[in-house]
Amino acid sequence: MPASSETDTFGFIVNDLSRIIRAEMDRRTGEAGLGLTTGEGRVLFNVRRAGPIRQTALAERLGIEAMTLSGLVDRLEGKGYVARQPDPADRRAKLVTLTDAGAAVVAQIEPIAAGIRSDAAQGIDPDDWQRLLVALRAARANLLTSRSEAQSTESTAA
Amino acid sequence: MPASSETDTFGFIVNDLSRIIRAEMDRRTGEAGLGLTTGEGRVLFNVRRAGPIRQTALAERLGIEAMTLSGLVDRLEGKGYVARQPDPADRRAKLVTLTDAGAAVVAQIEPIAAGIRSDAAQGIDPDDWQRLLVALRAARANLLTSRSEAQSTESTAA
DNA sequence: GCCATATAATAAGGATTACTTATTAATATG
DNA sequence: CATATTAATAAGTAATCCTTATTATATGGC
Repeated sequence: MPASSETDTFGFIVNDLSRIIRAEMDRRTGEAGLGLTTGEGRVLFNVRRAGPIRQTALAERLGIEAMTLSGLVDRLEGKGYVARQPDPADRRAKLVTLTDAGAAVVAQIEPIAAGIRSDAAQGIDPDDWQRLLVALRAARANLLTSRSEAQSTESTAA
Repeated sequence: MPASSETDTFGFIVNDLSRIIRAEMDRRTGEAGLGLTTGEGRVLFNVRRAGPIRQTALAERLGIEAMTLSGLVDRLEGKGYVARQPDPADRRAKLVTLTDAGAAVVAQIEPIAAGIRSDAAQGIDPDDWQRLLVALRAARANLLTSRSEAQSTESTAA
């Protein structure tokens, strides 16, 4: 991939990185015998972190629609990595929980993700890397803000 | 999106940003009456930059498979933004060129992309932003290297 | 010259991510 | 108690990207 002006700006680079990281994750987890997509991995990590959690809340955490999550949970449930349990507080809701098998898989994925991360950071000053993460989080927060502003003015205008 | 340890590392953030930027691009280009997907946009920018170019070379530039590009070019050709011309040097090959309409669309997209970029960079020190870009390009180069190394050892081992 | 091999593009088909709209069931509110 | 809201999902769509196989053309070795 060439480093030229307008075709190598922030958006392009981020898009490239996202595709490359996804492909690397697929490749390395595949080699390790773990058939897991990036989306499924994201769900597992977040379920582990956020404990038994309602699908709505989990979708919000992931920044995806409830319906999109529904399909991901279907697949993960089929693989035996998560379970849907009734929410005692609300009979409509289901709590997504990590199974033992799911926890084991997350533990296996963790070092793979860390490996990709350290490959990516190779040769970059650790302080620079920390600043990079801070700036990226700030950029994400900025874009989320401008998106929600656009949504609110839209609903005000319409 | 919460800022917690293992669920907010480099890969997760990059993935988030990629999704958010794509959604913002879709939204803003849609508002401007330009029905263009991110993939199509990438192709247009690269065709403008790399002039009449063979599909194989263009796919390589974009880091996607020739077949994937074929579909994108189909759609762009349908919209009248690019044309396939025979390569005088090789009758199998086709040169993808930007039409006048395509050039006009790229010119319209450019400020939209710049707007997203400036929204993202809001409140971040310009020097930090420059360092961010340098570090991101380095990370991308690192990952591309580790990928090609993995491919070569794979073929050696097998 | 001629055959084997390699290359350029594409046809065909599949997986994943993610969306929207509408439905069902259950809960909350006025 | 009727209405509105919420949780999950069914159904259908679209984009991106992949793999494998096919067709046409080039090219290098004999």
